[in-house]
Amino acid sequence: MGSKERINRLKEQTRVNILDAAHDIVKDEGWQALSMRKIADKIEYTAPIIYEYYANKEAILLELTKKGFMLLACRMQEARNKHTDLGEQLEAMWLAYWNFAFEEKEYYQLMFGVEMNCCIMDEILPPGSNPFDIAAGPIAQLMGISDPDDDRVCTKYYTYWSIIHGLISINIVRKGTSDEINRQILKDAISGITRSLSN
Amino acid sequence: MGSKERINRLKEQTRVNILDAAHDIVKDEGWQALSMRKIADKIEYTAPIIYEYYANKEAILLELTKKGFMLLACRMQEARNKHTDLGEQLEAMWLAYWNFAFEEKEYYQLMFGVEMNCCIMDEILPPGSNPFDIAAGPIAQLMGISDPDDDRVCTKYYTYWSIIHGLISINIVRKGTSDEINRQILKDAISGITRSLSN
DNA sequence: TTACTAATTTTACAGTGTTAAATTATTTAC
DNA sequence: GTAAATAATTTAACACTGTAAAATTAGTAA
Repeated sequence: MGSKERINRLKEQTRVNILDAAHDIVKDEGWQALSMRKIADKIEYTAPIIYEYYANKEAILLELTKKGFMLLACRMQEARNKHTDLGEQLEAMWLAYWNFAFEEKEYYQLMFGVEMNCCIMDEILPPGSNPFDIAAGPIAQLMGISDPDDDRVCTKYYTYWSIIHGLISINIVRKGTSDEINRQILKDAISGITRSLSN
Repeated sequence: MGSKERINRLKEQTRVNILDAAHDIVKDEGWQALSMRKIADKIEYTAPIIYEYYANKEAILLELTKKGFMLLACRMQEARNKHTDLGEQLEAMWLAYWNFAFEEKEYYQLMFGVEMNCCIMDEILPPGSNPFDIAAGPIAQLMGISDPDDDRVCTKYYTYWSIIHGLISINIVRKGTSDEINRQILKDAISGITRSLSN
């Protein structure tokens, strides 16, 4: 009666095979190309058996999200444990986070939904209509730089943009966080960066 | 022969009607629910005529993205023109950006792809596995606060997270920006926030 | 009224996620 | 070993999706 266990092991195996197949497809063709039938093809079954293992497509995505968060947690803890100084711990952790986002890009996209259609916008939009063109002027002036396309201006612009876009992302998703706190973070961050421009 | 013009005007009208219908559907049911047939229903036509006005669904999305960027540009310029002081200009502009993201949430989601599946994660993930749990400890210690769930710790955590997530988002999308510059921004930002913890 | 052109719809195709029924394979009981 | 019962897997089907070609209707010009 050990066959029962062997079969259970096999079932557990196809459970992870499904996840792996999904991950592979996404790595090759992107999230949009992921379909139940493609997963089935990859694990050499037909589509309906997937529903024996996962309730639906969303459940698969959720499982992958979970896996992604666990992986990220590992990397961050690993990085933290390499240092004793608190400041160094923080820097190492955030660097690990950063690296995870690019090394496991597919996971990060799933976890935080980074797709964006703003890539080609620069060419399509009328000149002066994208946020950069509008903000770069004042930033350059404050820095005492004449050319708004100077790298130092770009850097500062992206610093602004990052924190604001990041905050917005959190807020659109995690509606829990109090609006008052966020406005405070935003104002602090903006004035902080703005102050740093004059140095 | 003025009927030619009237007809052209009508055609132009249904062109915007299509865009408006799409926007309405998204506002009611989200981006995922947007379909050609639903748009057609709303403008009281059948689906194929939409292709007389837009090449495909993506073209509609692109047009809406464009519209979103123009709207954002207006709001930012409006805000800037209300001030003469450069610092105030910047703050007003970014605040306008912030407000746009929430007032025109659908546009912002389309422009910057903020969907995210990390909402429910807190409950599903094993305790201590999400980035907050990992980072909050050192942050609290550095701030001399014993409770990692203290609001002040949260605020600082989100400041970190915002800028890092924002930077990653840009980098995943705009592969143009040099990696060296970004690492510099990241390190600067992290050490800047870290320094501010001790105050 | 007839011929032609433009506008619109019907039909169709290939794809999606998902469910129910039919089929095949495997295990159990005799 | 054969028959019955159960599990594993597939086929068929449904309601969608975006999109293209063909058929139809409406409107204009001769």
